Amino acid sequence: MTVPGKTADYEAILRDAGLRITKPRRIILEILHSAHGHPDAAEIFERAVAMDSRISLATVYRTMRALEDSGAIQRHAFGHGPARFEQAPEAHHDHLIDIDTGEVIEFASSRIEAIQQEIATRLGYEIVHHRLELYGRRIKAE
Amino acid sequence: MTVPGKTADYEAILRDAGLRITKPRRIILEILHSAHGHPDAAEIFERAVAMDSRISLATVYRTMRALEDSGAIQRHAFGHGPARFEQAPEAHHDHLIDIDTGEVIEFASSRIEAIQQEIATRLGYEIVHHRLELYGRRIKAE
DNA sequence: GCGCAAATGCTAATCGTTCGCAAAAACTGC
DNA sequence: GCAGTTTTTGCGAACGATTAGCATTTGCGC
Repeated sequence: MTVPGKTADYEAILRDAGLRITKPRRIILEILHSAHGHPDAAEIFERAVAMDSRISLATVYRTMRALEDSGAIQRHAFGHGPARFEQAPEAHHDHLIDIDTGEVIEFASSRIEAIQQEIATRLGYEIVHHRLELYGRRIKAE
Repeated sequence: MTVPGKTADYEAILRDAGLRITKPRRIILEILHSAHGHPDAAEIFERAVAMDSRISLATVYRTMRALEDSGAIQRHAFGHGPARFEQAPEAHHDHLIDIDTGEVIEFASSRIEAIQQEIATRLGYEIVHHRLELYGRRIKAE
């Protein structure tokens, strides 16, 4: 489903963000790119150490913040617990969180996006980004 | 704009939540009820101390969690920074956050709510609650 | 390669939040 | 209104997540 990772991609992302291309950053971007879920910093750190044992947790956090500032990744705070990250998607999508299992399902709705635009405009704002989270429970099929 | 606070209201909220009616809790509920913005725990604590100097920060946190669990208040994590709280509104509403000033504007859209329902149903879920945040920048009127 | 700014790895510090426990306050049945 | 039981409180210490400080290493333009 995800595009196979190419080193060049990560370099472009970093360059666009005005950041130097370093080994830790390439590794972190690769992890984010190939990650299926929405990992938190500790998980990213763990996987990063597996690829290069010299990487530090501080670098993970610094990189996450730099990439977040540049818009390359998104940070989420689902419920309580640590922040979780995902690579900024081409097409925006939102999240449905299963409150029993914690599973995160992605979805998109252009209709909702359109209404958001409308509301923001009416309030005198332009939307820079947004976040929609549905917290739900699986309906038993019986 | 807000209904004048009546002690009896808070007692009902606490009773419904299965909590004992104590002075700190009454004070905290009163603060939340009369608060205009979306205060964080430190702000609530500060105002609470002004009303009763013996209240502790731990009690604020404990009360917030208890009330959140019972659904009497809502907790938000706008951007980075500490969690912010508001009394659970009668009618659900969402938030538009001014990314320059941090100002939070409330709005509601039944159309969006309806689409959310539809999406959740299609995915096999029932929505327990949701959160929609627009992060925007004021459009200059020129 | 050389030099300098930027990034890293440590570790210590900070922030927000929760915990443990003894003392105090609320509810209960009398 | 009182004794007993349970919950809540206040305090401070502990915790988890995140950031800061600083010496060392690295990336990158020349």
